[in-house]
Amino acid sequence: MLRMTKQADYGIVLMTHLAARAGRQFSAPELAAETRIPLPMVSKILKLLVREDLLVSHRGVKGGYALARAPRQITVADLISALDGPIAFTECIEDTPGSCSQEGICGVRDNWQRINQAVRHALEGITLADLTQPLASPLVQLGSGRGAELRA
Amino acid sequence: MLRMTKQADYGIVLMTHLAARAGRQFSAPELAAETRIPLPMVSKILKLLVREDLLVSHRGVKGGYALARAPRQITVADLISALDGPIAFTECIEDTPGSCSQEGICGVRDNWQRINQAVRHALEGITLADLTQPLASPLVQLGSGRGAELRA
DNA sequence: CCAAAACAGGACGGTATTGGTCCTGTTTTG
DNA sequence: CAAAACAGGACCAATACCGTCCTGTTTTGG
Repeated sequence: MLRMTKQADYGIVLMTHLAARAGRQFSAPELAAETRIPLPMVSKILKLLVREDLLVSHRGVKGGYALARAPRQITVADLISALDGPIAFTECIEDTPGSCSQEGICGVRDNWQRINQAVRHALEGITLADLTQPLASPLVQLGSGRGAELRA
Repeated sequence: MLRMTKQADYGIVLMTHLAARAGRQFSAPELAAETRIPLPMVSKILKLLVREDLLVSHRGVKGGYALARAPRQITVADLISALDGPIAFTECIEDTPGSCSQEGICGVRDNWQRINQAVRHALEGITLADLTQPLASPLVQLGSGRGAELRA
């Protein structure tokens, strides 16, 4: 179905929530309550985001999580790759050179990168700051970016 | 891992193959041999593409498949939605209004559409014609430039 | 100094989707 | 009328994902 996992989905909701109230620190239970996402999931996701340096955490009774950078410095691409792994639509990533049965003949392989880049680029163009803005801003064109230039 | 299914993957390979030799007609066994994709899969995929009007088929002994339109008129988005269903990263498609537990509070929902559109738009910008071209179109530079800027 | 609250880091199972095969038609060529 | 190829499903095995739980470790406050 070509959709991202629920982890990333939830992750974006949580981060957007944090971005909208930036500065403050939120505990996992707090966030779970406010977003209606099951606590264990919230916990799991936040831990991952800390490991990827997108959140900072404070332990202890009054502990919690806060954004590691300004909302404008965190892209949707960052979140998705942190939670779902590298953004690679195709399996055709040339790490393991024997993995592709096509090898010599394929001829599409270079173009695979084109697709991956297009998507990655689209997702890099959307920041948390964008997601906290109510609606319909001129930023949208920026986000889709590449296409504009294509058609222009 | 945020990747498309193998069906779509294979589908793009097959269609690119056809686009590169446009005009001619290919049988499923032929395509299977040339792309090294297992025949049953090839068959299954081509049938789906016919149903979505991206291919036309001829039955009978000398039957086969051919593109339904010019390569430039078929986008990667077309292929993916034909094989993997509608391009919707999030489950948050408002067909069924009760499906989202957030409903009132969410506040991200509008922005979901923003992400979906960005990706859809990126994929609509790539046609089969692009994929048959060897390499290095103006698209590529754009991709690298922007990511660097964001991380800096 | 100890108890409670919160983060850290895994392990674990049920479920749904996907990848892939196969089978039974129907159409066309020669 | 036989063979080759498309049409349209049903079907199973493997995988990945969703969600939970358990056992630490750190910090606050009485």
